[in-house]
Amino acid sequence: MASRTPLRGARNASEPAPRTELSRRRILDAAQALIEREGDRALTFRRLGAELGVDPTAAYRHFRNKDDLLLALGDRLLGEAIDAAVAETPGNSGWRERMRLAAHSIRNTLVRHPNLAQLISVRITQGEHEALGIEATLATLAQTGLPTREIVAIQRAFADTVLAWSSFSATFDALPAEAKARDTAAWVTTYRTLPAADFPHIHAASPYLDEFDDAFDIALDLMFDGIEARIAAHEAPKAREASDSSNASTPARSQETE
Amino acid sequence: MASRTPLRGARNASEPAPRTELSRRRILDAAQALIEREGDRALTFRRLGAELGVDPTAAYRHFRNKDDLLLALGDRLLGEAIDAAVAETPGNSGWRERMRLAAHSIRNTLVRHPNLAQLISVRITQGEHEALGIEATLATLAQTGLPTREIVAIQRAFADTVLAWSSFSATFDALPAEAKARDTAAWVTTYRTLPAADFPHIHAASPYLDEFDDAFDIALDLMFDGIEARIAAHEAPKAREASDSSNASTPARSQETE
DNA sequence: TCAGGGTGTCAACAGCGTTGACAACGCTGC
DNA sequence: GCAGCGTTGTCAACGCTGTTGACACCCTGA
Repeated sequence: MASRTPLRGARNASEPAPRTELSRRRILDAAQALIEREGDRALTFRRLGAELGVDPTAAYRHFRNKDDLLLALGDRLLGEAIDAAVAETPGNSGWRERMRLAAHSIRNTLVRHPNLAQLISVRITQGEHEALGIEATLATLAQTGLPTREIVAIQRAFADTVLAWSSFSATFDALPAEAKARDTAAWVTTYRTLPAADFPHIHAASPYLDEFDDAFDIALDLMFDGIEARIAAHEAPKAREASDSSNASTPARSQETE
Repeated sequence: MASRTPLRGARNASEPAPRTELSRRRILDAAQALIEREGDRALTFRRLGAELGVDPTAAYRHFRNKDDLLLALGDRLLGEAIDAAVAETPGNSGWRERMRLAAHSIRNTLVRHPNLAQLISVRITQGEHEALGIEATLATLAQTGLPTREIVAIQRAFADTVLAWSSFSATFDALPAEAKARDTAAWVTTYRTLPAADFPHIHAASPYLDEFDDAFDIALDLMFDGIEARIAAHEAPKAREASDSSNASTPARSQETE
């Protein structure tokens, strides 16, 4: 509707002839607006062309194919997520709180763009934003005093877990409302009524089954507790050589020094 | 090709008239075979019809639409994954090893069916297989001696984390080989060459960056360490009331008794 | 025997990603 | 100034997709 339809030789002399109407930037803006407004399913070349007032195939001059376009979109979104995480995290908090906030910030951003989330989460963009995010995480983890190699391992596990969970949450959140409600209610309806004889543990657990509607925080807390256990195990030999005799339940793993 | 093309009234009297050629069962078998053989992209109604020697739209008599068919396929696959996990886990091992094996078993099954994985992982099937899996996990966790409510929380976090990671791994594994290789190499090429002045922590970490190609085990170990820390914290008050004075680094959370 | 419901067939629709030929335009070297 | 060239937008078309409605067949139950 906003296009100057035929325009053949009928150029209006007052306009300075906008030769390059399109650009990767403009196309990405339009694509993002389209997704934001009508959902990820609406992102087609034909819809994109209409949004830009341009022929649907014009975008092929700037992106090799749809995957190329999606990847560029993902790059931009991942940058936004990491920037938000870095910006929202207060500088004076401990590593645990900082990482918790960063994890939630990234997940929130990805949940806002469900279909893109799974495409992005799995790719390594090699962009500047990503490097900044890794640098910030490593810096935060350096507070723990753990050896560098172990910190790198933890960073990888943490980052991938957050991305996996973000994509997971985004997919669930994008389910049709009906399916989502049915799945959530299943904990109450289905599992609470299973025969106690065949499922004794589920039966014993039934009073608590529907208490935990978002396990993300629990999973994060478990990982953080694991990190703290490693810190304790790492600091213990420094404080005193051998104090306790019971070593059966020390949570330290045996693979970190080789 | 395999269809008895026109057949009008020309029925062969020796055949007992296979009235009901199709069934949900047969269609699902064919769909699974198709995916197994040619990948998830090949699952279209037209291909499915050819596979069954039947008109493409015949499947619509048994499934409302493609999503309905995919969901049924997912239900079956999730059952397969949980069954495999239960079967592969030796009965005489401790909770940590049992849960590690179960996690890997489920992930392996889902990685074998990448496109279905993300559809399945997020849905609660409410089927028998799922209940058996939950029951088995709760039974395993009961070994830890933790209070039931905490065990339920851990089960939820563990199950969802495994599903999220499985879908994550499946999506990555399904990437075109070229993209996968490029992403994996990024740790060496991109991050190792970042300026040390701007990225001091990445620079310090660079010797270890490419050592961890699969962070799933690290993430699992972190969670398991967290569980062990909670076990230790739960057992400590029983053994001795107050022995140590340094309580600054105890990994116990404060939310489990209320 | 005959109505009815379930099942497979067929033609068609709208929409998708993608391609190739073509036309308009700006830039560069003479 | 202008010819040539590369870039960009246009247009028509291809082959594919999921899905629908009318139709024909056949088994079952009354």
